Formats: sequence, structure tokens, C-alpha cells
Amino acid sequence: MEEHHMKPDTEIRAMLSGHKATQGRIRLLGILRKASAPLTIQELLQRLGKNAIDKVTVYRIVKILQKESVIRQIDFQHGHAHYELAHPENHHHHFVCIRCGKTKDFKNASMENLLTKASKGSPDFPLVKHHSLEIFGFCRNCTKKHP
Amino acid sequence: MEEHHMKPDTEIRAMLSGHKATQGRIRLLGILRKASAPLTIQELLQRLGKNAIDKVTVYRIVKILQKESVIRQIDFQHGHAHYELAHPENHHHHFVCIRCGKTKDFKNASMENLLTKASKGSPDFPLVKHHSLEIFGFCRNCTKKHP
DNA sequence: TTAGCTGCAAAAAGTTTGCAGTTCC
DNA sequence: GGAACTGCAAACTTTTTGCAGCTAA
Repeated sequence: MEEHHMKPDTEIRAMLSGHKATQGRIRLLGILRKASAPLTIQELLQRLGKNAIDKVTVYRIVKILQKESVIRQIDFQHGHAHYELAHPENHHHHFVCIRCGKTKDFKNASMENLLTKASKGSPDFPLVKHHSLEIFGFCRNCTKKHP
Repeated sequence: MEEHHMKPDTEIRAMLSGHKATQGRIRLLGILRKASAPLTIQELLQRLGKNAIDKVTVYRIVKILQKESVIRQIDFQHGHAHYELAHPENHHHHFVCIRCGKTKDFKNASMENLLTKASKGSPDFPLVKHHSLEIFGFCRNCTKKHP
């Protein structure tokens, strides 16, 4: 009886598509999988436990996973990148509070349809890989406090 | 006969909404106005002419203009921010080539409608200020060269 | 065994801060 | 005149690079 439903080894290996399945990479993928919001490099390091993996290695793993389309980079305009698993079946976007930084997932079927169409590309950009959509504003708390 | 159609002084002052209309700010706004694509801080500095305005001042001007919603920040996932004038009447998004970095404006009326609706906000995010939408892929050139 | 991965040190790139002097209104 | 703005120096944060040693396949 496995308490933490772990992805089977083969699944992890598939995500790494040819790259070596090292301890660090497996743990990092596990952390992203459990995360409820996109994480920064710093947050990944914290969750990995200090001294567990070097910062540089995390940057390198993240770059590989991004190129393999396993994770996607997200910009909350906070001055550093965030990363989340790129589940195609659970694609979503984000609200971002300009004041307090809080974020929230955001899903919209019609939007998804349009973006899928846009994914067919245009004459100048025939091959679309992914997209990013963030909505910026004030969350409920910050709206109350703000004139 | 004015060759370069300059915004009248009053219009520039309006854009600065209360902040002082210094030479640097006026020139920076002029440059953004003429730009055909979102510019980085470095590109702004180049176009301003070396030694004309200090890098730090450009950062500060950009921050003010962004807060006043005169310009908007755009992330091409190139490791640094880009900025463009925020014309509400000419709102658009961008294609970004993952390989060569080329970008292209992208407009879609239906998308605009949906995003306008999303701008009404949600219970958790009642006040929406702006949004960002970028589509990443390969441009025609890079599609040809790439397997 | 060995190609690929990692850690460490160092550097590069991007952005922010403090303060003294200057400029716009 | 005075609040707002700017330049310069310095610091800070984020990300990249080089290289020697380690590890998964």
C-alpha cells in the first residue's frame, strides 16, 4: 500500500525522454507534481532541502525539462521565473495580484478553443509549441484595502 | 511642416499624469511610440544614445510608466523584460520564435472579447487591470531549417 | 566504460537602493 | 523655493559558464 501515489519509474523516465533519471531529477519532478502553484527556483531549492541539490543543477534540470515540454515557464512579473508541470489535459492560466503577489489558477473552455485554433499557427509562425496567458489585477483582499 | 509627427506637449503631459515632463521621459516615450516591437531596457538605452540617460533612470521611468498604465511589460522568456506602449485601442498579443527570437504582433477579435469578459474579474479577483498573452513556436524560417 | 550529470567557484546579466546634486513647476 | 528627478557608485538578485570529479546506464 503506497501512501504517496508515486509515478511509476517508467512514467518518470518517459518524462525525461532519454535524459538520465538521477535522484535529483526524480525528486524535482515529484515536487513540481505536488505543487499547488508554479514554483520559483528558490522555492524548488527550499523544498528539495538545502544542500540536497545545488542551485546550478536546479537551473540545468529546469532548462532540460522545459525544452522537453515537461514543464513550462510562467512570468508573474515578479522579477524571476516560475515553473509548473505542463499537463496538456489540465491546461490553465493564472490570475496574479499586482499588490500582494497572490496567484490563482484560471480556466476557460472558450479561451482554450480559441487558443487551440491559434495553435494551428499562422503563415509566419507555422509551428506553435505553447502559449502563456496571465491576468493581472487586485485580489479580493487587496481590493478591499485599496481606495 | 513637421516631419516627425510629434505628440503635442499636452498629450505627453497627460501620459505622465502628474509626474514631471522631463527631457528624458519625453524622449523615452517618443522612442516607444516609434518602436515596431517591444523594447528592452538595453534597446531603450541604445536608442536614447549612450550617455544621454543613465540606465538607472531608464529603469525608474519605466517603472513609473508601467504603474500609470502607459506602457506594459512583456515577457518573451528571453531573460529580461520588454516594454511597449499600452494603446488600449490597438491591443494585441505576440508570436515569439523559440529558436531565433523573432516576434510578431498578433490580433484576434474573439480572443479580445473573451479577455474583455475575463476583465470583469472573478469573485477572488474582482479587479482586473491588464493581461499578457504570448504564443511560442517556430517562425517560418526556423521551421524550414529544423527537422 | 563512458557519456552525461553534478558541485563549486566565478562571472555575467538584470535590477534596485542611497545619496548628493540638478531640474521642473 | 521646494518637491521631484537624475547620475553615480555600490549592492543585490537571477542566471550562466567552466572545469574537475562522480554516476547512471
